[in-house]
Amino acid sequence: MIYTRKEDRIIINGGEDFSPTHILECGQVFRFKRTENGYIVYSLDKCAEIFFNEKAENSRIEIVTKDVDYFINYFDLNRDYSQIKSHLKQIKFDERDSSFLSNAVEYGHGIRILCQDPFESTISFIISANNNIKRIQGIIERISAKCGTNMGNYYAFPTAEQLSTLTEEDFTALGAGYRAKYLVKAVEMLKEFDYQSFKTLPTDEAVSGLLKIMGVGPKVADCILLFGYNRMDVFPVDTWIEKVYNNYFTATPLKSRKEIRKNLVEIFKNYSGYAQQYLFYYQREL
DNA sequence: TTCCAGGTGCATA
DNA sequence: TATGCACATGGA
Repeated sequence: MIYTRKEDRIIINGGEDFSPTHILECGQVFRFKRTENGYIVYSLDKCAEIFFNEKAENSRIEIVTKDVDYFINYFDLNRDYSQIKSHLKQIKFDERDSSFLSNAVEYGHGIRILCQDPFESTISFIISANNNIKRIQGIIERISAKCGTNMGNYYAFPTAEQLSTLTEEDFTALGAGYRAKYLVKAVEMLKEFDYQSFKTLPTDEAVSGLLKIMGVGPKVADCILLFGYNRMDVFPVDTWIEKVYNNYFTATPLKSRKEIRKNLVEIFKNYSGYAQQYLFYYQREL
């Protein structure tokens, strides 16, 4: 990725490996909004405004922010996504539709996996369970406005301390549905959580550690590791990936999500997280 | 009205 | 360990 670092902005030349639309609309992140000239994206208490011309492919993209270094890491700008994409296209994935994977990579060519905050990811993906993206965004927005720090033009994502002031009834009133009680218990546990230790833990140990959190099952644990810890050897299997697997990959569908995950990780190995996101985005847009 | 959405907790065998 | 069911909510 060719980018230029300025004091208050990051300038990106060439949009082939960086599409604000692909990155933000592909389902990995919930706190962003469209503006007249692009997007604003929020992470913890920080924000960045992205200016670009959607109609002009490969046009100049500017990311304006007070936290330049944070967002260089957030957007994973030092990684070579061209290499990732060409590697993925060589993998034999699909028994039934041999071009599905390469089509998915072509379609979502500007996706990058964001390096999000583990705590924000955990809370967000607990809310995501059996829910749709539009609603998830609304719930997170209302929770932030309810108890997150007022930053002027927006609210920061609440800290565990701030979230612990909310009751189950509060979460219900904000639209969390039956996940309200999970959130209360999860927040209580996360106040004492050692996030650092998860960075170095082997993946299976990290998964079983995360599964102890109320509201976190196998799929949400994978999402936390993928989006919150930037681990690529996990493959979150949700309803969309299940469709991909059964419709395009195998002639013998209806395997359990656990089996599907195992098969996919064996195929994609350390590229599982990337593959998952291209496939998820493509299937959803079909 | 029914189905579905980035599934999980819990009871049961 | 594996399976089946209940679970809030709102849009299609």
